[in-house]
Amino acid sequence: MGKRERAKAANREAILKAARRVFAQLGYEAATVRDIIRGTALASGTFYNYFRSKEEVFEALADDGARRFRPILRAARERAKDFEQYLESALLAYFRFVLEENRHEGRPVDERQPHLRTDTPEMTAIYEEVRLGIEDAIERGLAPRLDSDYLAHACIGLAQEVGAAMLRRSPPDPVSAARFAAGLVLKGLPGASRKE
Amino acid sequence: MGKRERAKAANREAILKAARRVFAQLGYEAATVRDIIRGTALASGTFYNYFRSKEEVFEALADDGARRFRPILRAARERAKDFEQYLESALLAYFRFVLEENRHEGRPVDERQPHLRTDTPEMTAIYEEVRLGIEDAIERGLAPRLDSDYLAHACIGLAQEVGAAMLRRSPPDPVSAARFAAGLVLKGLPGASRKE
DNA sequence: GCGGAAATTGACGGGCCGTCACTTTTGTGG
DNA sequence: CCACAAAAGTGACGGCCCGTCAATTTCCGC
Repeated sequence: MGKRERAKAANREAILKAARRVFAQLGYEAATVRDIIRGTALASGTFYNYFRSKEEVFEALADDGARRFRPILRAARERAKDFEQYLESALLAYFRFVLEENRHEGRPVDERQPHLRTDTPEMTAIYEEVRLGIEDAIERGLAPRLDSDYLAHACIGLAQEVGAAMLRRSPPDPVSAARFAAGLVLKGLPGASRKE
Repeated sequence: MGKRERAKAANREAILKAARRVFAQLGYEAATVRDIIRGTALASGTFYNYFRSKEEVFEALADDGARRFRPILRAARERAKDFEQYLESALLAYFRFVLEENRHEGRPVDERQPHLRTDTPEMTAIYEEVRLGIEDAIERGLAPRLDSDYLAHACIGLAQEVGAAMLRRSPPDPVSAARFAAGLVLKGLPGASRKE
């Protein structure tokens, strides 16, 4: 690989790395493009060779996260024998993922990001993956015939909020969060009850 | 009421009104304090007699929404005979509320707001109201003993996402959305199935 | 090496931010 | 009715960030 190409990849990576740090420290809203490039050895103009805006940097970071998470989700879908197992492992994987992604220091989680939008490309991909898992299950007769669009959104919203609630506990426990969420979706309130 | 006091209330209202329009037209991120005051007859400095920032204006708008919605929620709780009824009417009220709040023209809903944060005062109040409803039901033996914190967050996340999905349909149907959501929470997948 | 494409640089015009000295408006007591 | 102080409004200002771009440096192919 030529020097040119290597430098380009390194610069891009440097910007993303600095952005992660800056978002965590200042919060997404307060952060500026200047803050980010000051966290690198690059000049201000160079930033714009790589990204058009702070928003685009955030999207790249989110894309990155989604790109790492989607295969996990897909694997869960392919590995699962039934819908119950799929849901449980998918939710557990998600809660472990968010826990891992937030092991860093800095501002409260809620301020690091513009709250998760559902309409960015990478979120759409996750949504599609979830809906696919649901339709799969319906076709195979493992789940009742229902509105897979609503259900996918319901699962995502539920997972996001329960995940955030989990992060606020100490220690956060992905296993019990997943048990709760999966139980709720599968059997409703009775399924979400505390097993004591 | 003196002229002074009246003008103050009117100015504040003018700013909020302009902000609503500007957020809807330009999207929250793109909107600036200047855009907002340009939408009023006031001078730029005057803005800062009323709010410290764009964020604070948004919070005032959100507060406003929460203040109008919370009583509805509370009424649903007090009126309901059992938990099932409470959930259904609360969800239906919420979906009707978001539908009503988004009857205006402008940018896609997702861009009007920094995605709803769970940690602002007014959202905390809503959360508390929801959790209270749940604990109420548990105490009265209408719902099984479960993690009311997780359940409250789960319901809120679920409602938010299903609500957003509903808005994207034409025509949006709060009744079927509420039936879906309530069925899901109460009985899990079987409860969310399409009744055809 | 050498010539040109590609990438980097930082200064620049433009806009928004929040402040503040100044003006205008309002309420009050004589 | 007026004078006067307090309250509110005004818009110009210094400071910062934005995105651009002409000049410069770095790299690659010949």
